[in-house]
Amino acid sequence: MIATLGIVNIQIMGIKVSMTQQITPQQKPRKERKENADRRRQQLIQATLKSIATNGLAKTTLATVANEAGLSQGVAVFYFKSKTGLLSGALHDHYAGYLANWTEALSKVGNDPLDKLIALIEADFSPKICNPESLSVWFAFWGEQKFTPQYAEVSAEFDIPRAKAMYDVCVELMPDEPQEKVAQIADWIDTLTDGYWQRIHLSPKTVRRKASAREALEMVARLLPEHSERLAARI
Amino acid sequence: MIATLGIVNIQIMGIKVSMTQQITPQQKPRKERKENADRRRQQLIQATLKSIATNGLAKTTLATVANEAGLSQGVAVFYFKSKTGLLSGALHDHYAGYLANWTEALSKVGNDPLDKLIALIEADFSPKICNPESLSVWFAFWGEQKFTPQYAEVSAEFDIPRAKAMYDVCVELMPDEPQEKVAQIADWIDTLTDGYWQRIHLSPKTVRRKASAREALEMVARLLPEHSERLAARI
DNA sequence: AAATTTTGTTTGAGCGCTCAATAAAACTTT
DNA sequence: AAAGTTTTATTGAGCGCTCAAACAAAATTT
Repeated sequence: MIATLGIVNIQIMGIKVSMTQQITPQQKPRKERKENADRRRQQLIQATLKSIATNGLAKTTLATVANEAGLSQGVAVFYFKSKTGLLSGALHDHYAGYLANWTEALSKVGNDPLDKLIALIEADFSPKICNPESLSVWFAFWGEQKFTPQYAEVSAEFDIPRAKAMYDVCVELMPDEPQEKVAQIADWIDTLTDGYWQRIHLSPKTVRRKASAREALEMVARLLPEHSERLAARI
Repeated sequence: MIATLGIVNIQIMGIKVSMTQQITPQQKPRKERKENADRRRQQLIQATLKSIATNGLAKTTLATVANEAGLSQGVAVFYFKSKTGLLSGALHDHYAGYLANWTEALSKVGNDPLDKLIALIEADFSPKICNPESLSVWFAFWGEQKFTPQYAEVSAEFDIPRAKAMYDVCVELMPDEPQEKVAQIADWIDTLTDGYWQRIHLSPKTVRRKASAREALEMVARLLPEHSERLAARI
């Protein structure tokens, strides 16, 4: 009796699709051992991020990743179908860490809008987020984002809620101001942060994390004269 | 009688140097084929920038460049020693265009410091500089900058004079302010511009050139209340 | 000015290599 | 033993780069 369940690779219009195919009526869905699989995936993603940070995206290969993880190349392809899948997974994970950082920072302060604003800003300059390795990863992906739509999708997924959080905090802080003015200020803050990230990435020796955070807060103090005293106390 | 003036190419420590050498007192201008060489180099660099803007840096190969230029791969290696040399040349050329743009903008306005400041800012948002193709090229290189020291050298070569120009203009604008305060404001302006570039690069649909230029100028108006009326008139 | 030599330019085939991906075999867990 | 996991070996495409030879222009000689 031939009762097997095989994995078949088929080429459809140039796109490789892998599907579980039933050879006999009998069903038995192929299941991976989830615990182990998740561990491996995480291990491979961490290795990928490390390789990007130390070798750059251009020189990151399945070999460098596998080597960093202490595994074989084959296992990388086994858990992520392709190199692109692995890289997208790594970018997603990197953004997830960013998201976790600012949401956690928000949750650690009370309901005071100014505290929230400061928390959001300082989260972006925290050592966990704003370090050369982490920034290298982001800029590596952003450099290729226009040519790899998958990266853009991941970016949008995480950037939108983050921008909304900043806007919401600014609304709380300036309840009587017109909506557009508030949006403008929120936008300036995030844009300035992006600029600082770029400068820290390109000139880590001259532009430093802590000084940048301070300068960003000083800028906010100028934008919000009503809160400048409280801000000055925090700077 | 041998009366010629020759152009001699000498290899000094791997760097090609061309110098005019006088063989006898008598002169006879010998143009050689330098004109052709420069034309070819320019042709190849333009093809490289185009390829980076349309294919990305990762998928830019000697083949894509040669194809774009309508030449053979061999000639690309002939004029630039290596692919890296070609890419560095392209980055240098790209920065040279940036330099030419802001210096020209400065030269077109009078001696009024505020006019100069506006000219500097608007130059960074001019269509010639601040368009998706151009930004793609920069971000492509910046993504790899930490792993290709040659790129960093080129960046520094052009970034330093640009930062100095902004600082000098700010000093003229605020002659009585302390130096560090002036430096801080100049820094904020350039950092904000970097941030806008990033946003335009990553979200060209939602973040637009002209609006960003306007917002940048509005921010400057807030930073320089003494000049806000004149700035408002320009916005 | 024609012929010849020298020098600079361009081509295209192809070498050596690296890479992602595949396949098969070996091993581990259930 | 079956299912799941991992390693090892192999494949084939594509890469940067080399090089010999063809070609073109300029310099020199005749």
